[in-house]
Amino acid sequence: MTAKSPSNLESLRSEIARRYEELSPRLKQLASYVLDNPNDMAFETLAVIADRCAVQPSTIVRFAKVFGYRGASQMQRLFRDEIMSVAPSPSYSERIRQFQKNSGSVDRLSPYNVMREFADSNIIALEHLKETLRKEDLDRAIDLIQGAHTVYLAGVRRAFPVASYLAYALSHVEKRAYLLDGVAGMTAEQSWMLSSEDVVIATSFRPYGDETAGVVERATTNGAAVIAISDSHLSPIAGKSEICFEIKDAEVSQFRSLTASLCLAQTLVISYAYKFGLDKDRRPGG
Amino acid sequence: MTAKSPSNLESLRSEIARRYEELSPRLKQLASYVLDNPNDMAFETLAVIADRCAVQPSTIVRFAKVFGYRGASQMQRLFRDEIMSVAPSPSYSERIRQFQKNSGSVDRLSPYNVMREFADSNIIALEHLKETLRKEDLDRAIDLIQGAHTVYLAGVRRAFPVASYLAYALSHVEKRAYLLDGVAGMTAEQSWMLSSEDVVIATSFRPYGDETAGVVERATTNGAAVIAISDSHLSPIAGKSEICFEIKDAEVSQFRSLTASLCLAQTLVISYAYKFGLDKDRRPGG
DNA sequence: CGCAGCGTAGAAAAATTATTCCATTTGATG
DNA sequence: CATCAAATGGAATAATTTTTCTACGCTGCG
Repeated sequence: MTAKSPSNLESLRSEIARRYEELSPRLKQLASYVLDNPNDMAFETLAVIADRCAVQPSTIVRFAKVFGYRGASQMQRLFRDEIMSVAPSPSYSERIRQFQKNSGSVDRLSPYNVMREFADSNIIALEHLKETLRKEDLDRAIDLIQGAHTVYLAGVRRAFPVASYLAYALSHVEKRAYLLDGVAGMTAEQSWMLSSEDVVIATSFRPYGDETAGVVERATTNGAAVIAISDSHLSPIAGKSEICFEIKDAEVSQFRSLTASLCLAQTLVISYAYKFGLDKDRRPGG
Repeated sequence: MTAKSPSNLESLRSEIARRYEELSPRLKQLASYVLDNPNDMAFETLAVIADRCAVQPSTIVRFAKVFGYRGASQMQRLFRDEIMSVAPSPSYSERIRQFQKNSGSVDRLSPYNVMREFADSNIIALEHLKETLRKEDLDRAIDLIQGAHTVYLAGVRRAFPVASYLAYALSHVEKRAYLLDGVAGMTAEQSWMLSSEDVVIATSFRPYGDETAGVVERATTNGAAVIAISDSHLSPIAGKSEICFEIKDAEVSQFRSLTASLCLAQTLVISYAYKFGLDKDRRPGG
């Protein structure tokens, strides 16, 4: 039983996180439930909470004591207070006033609102992807990947996360994947390896990078097939590719997202894994 | 004891209002308190409520019976349920499970359907992000970034795209950013540079990489602040961080997405740019 | 003025809920 | 493999909370 007990939910949460590793198994189990279900902690009785996370009621009391409280009840108070302060529903008039304050002089540029705008834009982009992505393109792409000896991934700057993600994910579904990362300025040397047995997945967005275009060039010369992920069928890499996925990613004040592109990347990898019967256990766990 | 009891807060409120005049003095007194202080009704014990409106506990029981309930406890449940449904409960896993159950067994594994499932899951994840991301955390994170001499980015495997994206984007809004990429096995050497003037943004998801944990360890030793992006407040990097963003990314058949994490990354970068007045033209065009 | 009927306060009883305690299990260590 | 400390489950107990019950007081009316 230690000293001071956290006196607000926020500090309790971080205290739980900080000391998580030193907790016993049952207390860990409870800890993660506590962090995930604050509502239950606020409203339910110990018996109910205990039942929901498969623990004895006494365990909850012990947990509370470990964090410096006299008992579970005292700890519960924190959760209730938190909800009290967050859910300001003292009365209708009060609530309305609160609401108007929030939506009134909204600072569109506040971080919170920026986040909301991004999230909304990304959602729209995903819906667009659902509508426009062509079944046949997907099928062909997956067959190409399947047939390849090695899949090479190309992409620089904003496209680099897409390429690196594909490299990571493909390896995890047991597809030979090689990221053309250009370390030590060896892009040319790396792409020299491309052969007609291989496939390149090249990702490139405006302003299109020369490096990626170069890789595609080399791929065509060497007879490797190219799958392009780009923002336009008119991009330099689109013309030379077997398949070109045109992805319209979200944009907030000239700042583009990668959501839709990554969603496509995931789809390619997982579909490949499904189609060619990868052992379930070997799939990437995250 | 009358007939049916109102089964939601709204109808109880109007029922109280409707019958207000015919109530006895004490019950009137209680009635107005009930309408004005729903929070108390939800959280406090009868003794406390009774005390606050100068009434006997038994009066509350009588009140409840007048409105058709078996006892005061039953009536209290209404108030709790109301708060539960209004307060954003982190029922993310619940929602995902619901969603996946809905997607029928009809050829679920065709690439096209995989794509749709990914897109939908990502949309849910983004909506969850909107609900749970805390304003204050964002603000604090952006201040930390602003105050830093250099921002270091750590993240391996699945988290690597997030780290590399942040490095790219921060550079484009003119923030000194350094990606701890571990090329040539120099992670330790790279993180040696960290000083108390710097900030580390560490991204790590289960199964947590040792490398990232090591960087965080070194950061704390050297006095650098840590901003964590992780899937749990209980992850090894969460405990040592100033701020921990808990991101629940989409998951389709054990395969996790990065959508929500990247959305957060974008938000951090763009909000930073807005807040500290970057020249519009210099923003990344995509 | 006295009696009936409702409303109320407060104490007592019942029910529920939280906490303690101890026997048993688990896991680590020599 | 024995031993010990820590952790755990679960029943026993304690505390709290809700509900019931009864006696009292007020009000209106004969």
